Amino acid sequence: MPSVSRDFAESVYRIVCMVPEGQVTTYAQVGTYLGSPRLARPVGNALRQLSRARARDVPWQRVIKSDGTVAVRGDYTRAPRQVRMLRTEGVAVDEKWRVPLEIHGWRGPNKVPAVEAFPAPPMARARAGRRSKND
DNA sequence: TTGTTGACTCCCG
DNA sequence: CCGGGAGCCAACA
Repeated sequence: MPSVSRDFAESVYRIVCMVPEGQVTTYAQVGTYLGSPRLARPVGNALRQLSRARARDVPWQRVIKSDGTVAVRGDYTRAPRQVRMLRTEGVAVDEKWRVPLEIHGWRGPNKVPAVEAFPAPPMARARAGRRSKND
């Protein structure tokens, strides 16, 4: 049962809380703010650990995959709900659960004072999970 | 220490 | 555009 430390989870929630309504970010982007886009998996695990109570304060639905689609792996009940929630906040989600990041992608905590606490640039997605099979 | 697992991401065919 | 596979990370058994 994979999990992440409470500390890590809290830092994830802190960043996710900065994403404004009507916009979305990606697991890799959140990971980037925490140090590396390769933290995408742990970021997902942190959100998975969100307690029901805590979920009321953390806009978890605004975090989607780097390819612009809503994550569904392993949970076919959360995803549909996430899509509904996003649409409710004005995010365009098509029938294939794809969101146009060019339009709704979060540009980063640009107007948040604490922005200086996060070194990595917004869309600076350094390659993650790369490396070819026969490299 | 090794193996597993998961709200991930990339590369390739 | 669509799978299939292989890296990657952290936490646990």
